Amino acid sequence: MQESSQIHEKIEEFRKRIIEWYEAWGDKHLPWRNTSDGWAVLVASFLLRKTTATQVAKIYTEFLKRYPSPQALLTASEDEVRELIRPLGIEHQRSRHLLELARELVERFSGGVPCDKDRLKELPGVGDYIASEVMLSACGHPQPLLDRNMIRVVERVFGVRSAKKRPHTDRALWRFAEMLVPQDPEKAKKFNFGVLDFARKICTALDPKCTKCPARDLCISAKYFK
DNA sequence: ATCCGGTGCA
DNA sequence: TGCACAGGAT
Repeated sequence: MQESSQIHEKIEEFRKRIIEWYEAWGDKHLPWRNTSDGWAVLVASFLLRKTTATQVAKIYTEFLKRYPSPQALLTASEDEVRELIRPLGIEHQRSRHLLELARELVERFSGGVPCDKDRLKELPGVGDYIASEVMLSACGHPQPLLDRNMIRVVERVFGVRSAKKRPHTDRALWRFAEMLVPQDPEKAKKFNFGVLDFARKICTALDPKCTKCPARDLCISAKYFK
């Protein structure tokens, strides 16, 4: 009972620290964070896969300008799409997936994007993470963005280590992450985006900047770093 | 379990 | 020069 209330206190405090940090230091201006358009969110997710946000920011606006809808993308050739996203890498696979996605959206949803996690996951190139991002950003439905960043933060701060080789497929880790996300949709976004930025700038994979960490006193692993 | 991949940073 | 990057498909 006492342990349970302590963990909830810690979670509440962690949320507060992350959201405050995000307000002060986060990249709130990133274009895909200021839209609730499902297509725009999906495009961002596909481009961001295994790719840094800074790189994606360079071509994202141009991509949406050329292809503002799934229908618009279908009028393009795969070569044309591949050329645009080449600087991001994985361009062959990604251009193919983007076109397949657009085709499915047009055929099955008249070019719209469903606010249903299971249906989203049936779309080509959409797994747990991207489905969650659409639900969070386009549908106002709080979900964790459990990517490599959040996994790293959760493992370090709360000491929950996944036994799985690929933690992003770990159901237990997803459930823990779901517990962290605030129920209020706006706070949920700030928290998730905050964790991503915090992970990228402070809680880095190599050489984390613990001296600048807003949650150092809450972190189980801080003592292992300098 | 493996692959995709160019870019940016230490 | 090596490593990590808003994962998912095969």
